[in-house]
Amino acid sequence: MTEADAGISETAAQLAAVVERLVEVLRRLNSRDGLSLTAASTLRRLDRGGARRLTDLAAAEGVTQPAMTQLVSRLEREGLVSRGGDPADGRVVVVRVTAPGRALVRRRRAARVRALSGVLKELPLADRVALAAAAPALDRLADLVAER
Amino acid sequence: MTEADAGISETAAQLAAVVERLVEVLRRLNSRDGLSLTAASTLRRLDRGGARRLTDLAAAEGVTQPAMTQLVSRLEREGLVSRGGDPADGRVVVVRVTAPGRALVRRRRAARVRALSGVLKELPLADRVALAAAAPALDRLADLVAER
DNA sequence: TATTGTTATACTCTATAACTATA
DNA sequence: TATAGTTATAGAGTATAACAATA
Repeated sequence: MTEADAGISETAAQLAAVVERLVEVLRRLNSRDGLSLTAASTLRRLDRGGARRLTDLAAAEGVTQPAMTQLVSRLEREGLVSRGGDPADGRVVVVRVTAPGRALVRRRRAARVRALSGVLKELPLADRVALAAAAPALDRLADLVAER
Repeated sequence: MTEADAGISETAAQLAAVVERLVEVLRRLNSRDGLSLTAASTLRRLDRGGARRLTDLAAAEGVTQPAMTQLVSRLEREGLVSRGGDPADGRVVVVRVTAPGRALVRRRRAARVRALSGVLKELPLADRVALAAAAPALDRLADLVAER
């Protein structure tokens, strides 16, 4: 085993433990704010990418078509998205985020950044520097995991 | 606004976006392996800390007592934990992880480390260095968030 | 009376299978 | 026949309220 391999295994073990903790923490923060992970992700996707067909949404979020039908129904009932038809194809349902939906996405994002800012302030400067330096690497890590 | 404050806000925004992506990725990896976040966390806790009373488990995992009763029943049905009594207090239920439960915890941990190692290998060295350097900071970040 | 745990009930979220409507 | 979406049904996972048993 080379030096580089040893470094990778150690880093992997450290990161796995850290990710485990972060997920546990996030599970609890998330459970109390009324929007499931998939619901929040779907709203963000519609906000970022515009209107989408229900089938496309289901595929993009990695859930089945019936699950997306139900999720869209719940979001519609809460006024966060709207259903529309496609004039060119009578079978299609086009989903759009509403103004209140967009507002919710923005509110949640701002709240997350605010909460994270508050926590970062309590960390030593060296930690904040390390985190800032690692953010792009974490993003590329997410790219690679998402590819699989 | 000082330089340091600006750095915190930027880092917070970057990290919030990264965390959002990581959670989305983890949601999908998790949904296909048959054990909920709470179930996995409960097994790990029992593996790490030994037998616990049902009420303690519920508090530690941040769920209600009835929810933990159900979770323990499901885990018991699958042979991953066992229920026992406390001779000193007839009301108490003591939960223990079984040998198959421990084996599952180890298998899942090894699989996570293996998967993460595979991904890290594809990242440039500079990214791996940045991630290794940030791991302790992420752990302290988790400490602070967990406190709240 | 207080604590420990379970049962009853309801809602979200997910899946698969069966169905309807359109192409 | 194939595709888009819904409905039917079932199970995990969560909560609150009501209950039983023990301290």
